[in-house]
Amino acid sequence: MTEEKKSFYLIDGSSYIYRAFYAIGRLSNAKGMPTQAIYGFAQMLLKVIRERKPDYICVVFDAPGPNFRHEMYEAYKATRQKMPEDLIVQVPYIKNLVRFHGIPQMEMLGYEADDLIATLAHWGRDQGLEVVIVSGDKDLHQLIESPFIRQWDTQKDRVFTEDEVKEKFGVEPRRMGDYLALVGDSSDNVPGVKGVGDKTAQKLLQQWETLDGLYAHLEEVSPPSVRKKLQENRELAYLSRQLVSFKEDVPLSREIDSFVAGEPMKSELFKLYEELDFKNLLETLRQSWEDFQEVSSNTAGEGTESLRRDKIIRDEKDLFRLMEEIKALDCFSIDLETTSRDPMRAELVGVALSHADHHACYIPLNHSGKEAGNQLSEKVVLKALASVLSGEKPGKVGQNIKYEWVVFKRHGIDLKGIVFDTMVASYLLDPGKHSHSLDRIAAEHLGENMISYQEVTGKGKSQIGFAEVSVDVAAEYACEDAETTWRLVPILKRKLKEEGFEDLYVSLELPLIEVLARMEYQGILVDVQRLETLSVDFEKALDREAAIIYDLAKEEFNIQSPKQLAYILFEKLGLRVVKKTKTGPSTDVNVLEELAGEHPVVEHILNYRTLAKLKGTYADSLIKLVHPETGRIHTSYNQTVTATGRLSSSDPNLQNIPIRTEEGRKIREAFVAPPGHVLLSADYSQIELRILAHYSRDEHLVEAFHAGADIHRRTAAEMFNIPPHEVTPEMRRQAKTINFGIIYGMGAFGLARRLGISNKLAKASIDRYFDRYRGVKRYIERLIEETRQRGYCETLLGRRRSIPELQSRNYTLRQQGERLAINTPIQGTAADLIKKAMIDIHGALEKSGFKAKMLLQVHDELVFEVPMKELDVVRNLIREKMENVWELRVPLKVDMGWGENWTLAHP
DNA sequence: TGTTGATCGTAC
DNA sequence: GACGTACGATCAACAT
Repeated sequence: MTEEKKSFYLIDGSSYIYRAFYAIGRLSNAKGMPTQAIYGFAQMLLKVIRERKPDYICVVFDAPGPNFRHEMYEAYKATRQKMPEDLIVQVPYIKNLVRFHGIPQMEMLGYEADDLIATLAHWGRDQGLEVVIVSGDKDLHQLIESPFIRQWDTQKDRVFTEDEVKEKFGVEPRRMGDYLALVGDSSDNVPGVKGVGDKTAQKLLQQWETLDGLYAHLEEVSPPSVRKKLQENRELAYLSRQLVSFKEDVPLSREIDSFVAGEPMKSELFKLYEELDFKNLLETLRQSWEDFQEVSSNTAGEGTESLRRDKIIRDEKDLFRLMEEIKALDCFSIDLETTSRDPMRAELVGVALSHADHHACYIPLNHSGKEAGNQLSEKVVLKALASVLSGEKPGKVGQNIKYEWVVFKRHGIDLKGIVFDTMVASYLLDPGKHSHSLDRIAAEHLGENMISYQEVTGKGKSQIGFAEVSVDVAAEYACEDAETTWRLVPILKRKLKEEGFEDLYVSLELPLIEVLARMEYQGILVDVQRLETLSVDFEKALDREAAIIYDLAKEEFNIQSPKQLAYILFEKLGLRVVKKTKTGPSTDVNVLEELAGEHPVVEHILNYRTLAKLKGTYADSLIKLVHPETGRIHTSYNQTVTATGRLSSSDPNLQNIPIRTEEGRKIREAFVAPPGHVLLSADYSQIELRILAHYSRDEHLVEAFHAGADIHRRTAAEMFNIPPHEVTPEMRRQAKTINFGIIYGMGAFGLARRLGISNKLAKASIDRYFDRYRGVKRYIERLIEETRQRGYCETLLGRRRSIPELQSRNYTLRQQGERLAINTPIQGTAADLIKKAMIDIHGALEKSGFKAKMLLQVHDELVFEVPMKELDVVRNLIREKMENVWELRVPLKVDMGWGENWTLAHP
């Protein structure tokens, strides 16, 4: 039996960095950072690992700073130092990539990668290893030594042995140095002998063996032209010879075992790929974990205990024992399995609970089919659960536990004592993330891959309801959720604390969960008949408009298709193309309004668009979402979506119900109060500008708010240098646009377009504004600088959003970063304040036993349903809580209105 | 048949 | 390229 030689792979890291950078076209992540070198490097690295499974491996990099080659040759330095800016930023990521894969890496001051590779290759050969140099560079061919040392070019997927080199260059590897000394190497700025190419060099070396041999017989060289070149460039040839030779005196004090690859750091890799937006590598990573887990569970056998111990509760004895156990605890995690993602429609299928790492229980309730076996009745389980759920103690933790709150509420249980929500915690740690789903959080913070919902229920046509899932599979899935949530709590808690988010979390976001849950559960009453009438009216109007449009266009087409519409307008009717989108000419409202005078059809298309929007997005879809039992609409408030800290609303989105046009307000009229009640709307007046005044301490702004002035009128007066009473409506309108523009970081171009004025005039207006409001100017400048330095910006209550864009070398991106840095503290602080007001108001209403209920939040507005009898008192209570929610340098002002529907309630 | 990205429009 | 934050309807292209 012959012993297989162990392999030693030496990866020429520095050359791959360059090759990947130039080989792949521009690639960047969402933040605009260039990533192509990292990507190409990762592909190469994975190829080596997967295809060759090396026993020993090392990635070798050039050390920064000069080495002997620089001293020898000035020009060498010139090209070597010029690494492009876009590549420099990628290098640290590449080194991390290698490190996270558990692969040893080396660089040594005073040496280039080639020197280390030469040293290591010979060292490895002497240790009896089969050495493979992973590189495409031909100067490394010198090291090839069959059968001990080979070279693999992964990009061309070609392996070089002595024979291959000989065939390609006409010289054996050991004479490659002589060959390169003659030919030169433009990529490394090795000069060689000018005028001697590969053919001449091959011929010369075939004849005279080596460079020394050649020069020793220089007189005999023919033709004379070549001889002349060699004569003149003798020094350059020998210099080149030295430049391409390796310095093999690298001090090595490593044991062979230090070149064994370690375990990949899964969660670090996951985070890295995520930051870089390497979608397919993320997928591959997931896949490899799954494969690994399958292999290890298949081979684990009976002797090895599985990681998770799940228990399925099927009888009362176990159930009661579990409840007793839980009662004695400090806290536990809970996760419901149901028939719907909508908590207002969900029926219970099972309950998973966990209070110890890697342990969880599953209580099946309503699994269907006779294979489901014995299940406790929903009634019994709910009753037992109520004993631990409806008290403050023990504390409850969950992933999006608002969902559980609403489902339990519908089943008669008031969930109390919410002490942690992993989704909300993850959000505070990085509100810029696009998902705070449990599987993503687990991947980030635990480096674990979870069973997906789709793996359990299937997808597409063969998808089944959760109740149809077998109890065993359901238990495994649900227990994983519950116990993963449980294990995440201490980790996230520590991170919240480290980042100083404790207060924001405990005093704001956590108490807000129940407030939002109650708002969702309460819902808002809708006059469905009214919506249906509106829908029919809109439909009729749409038909009329469509008929006119088809007539004018002399053709029927899909008006809702931008592509078909563009064809009609710009090709058939020959209208001007005002603006272009990625895919063709734009047909948006600005374009159509500009074209309105040029063809009668345009006006009708605008009408059609408006009507289609009102009918489709509002009337019809709102009707579909009215709850069959409550007759109300129960929106979902999402607490973990926006980058600034605002809430968002969905299914339906009640934060974008029309208000600006009369037609649109008809939709709003369908939101009504029940008999004996009114809808009360309370909105913060100019909250964002007040926050700007607070932060900037701008003299004029602060004074204006203290004086209770009409802020836009005041701005107009400042801008036009006239007394406020002389401000015309047009002036006020312009000032208002500028005021909003400031908050959004608008530039001259945007303002010009918005106001329909020249770029120059817009620029002058903005300059004028900052001249009048010096404090604002100073504030914005300091804010941007601070944000750039810290990498994030902060709201009044300490919420943070990281803004890496400000550190970008890309101008557009940096500009974008400036706008985010300006807008986020303002928008985010407004969000902080109204959230706190919501908590305060809810507490006050509950404490005093009012029947009034908070129903909606629309960023700066709160909508309540108030019994007529309570109106006067509750009105004052709400105003008081909102206006005094926080002490700023300017007063907060609340406008209120009430009436039987939402339109009437608007002040 | 379902998924995804682009376009459009509504709100604050 | 040019104004921040969302959600959702529809279309068109593409994957299954």
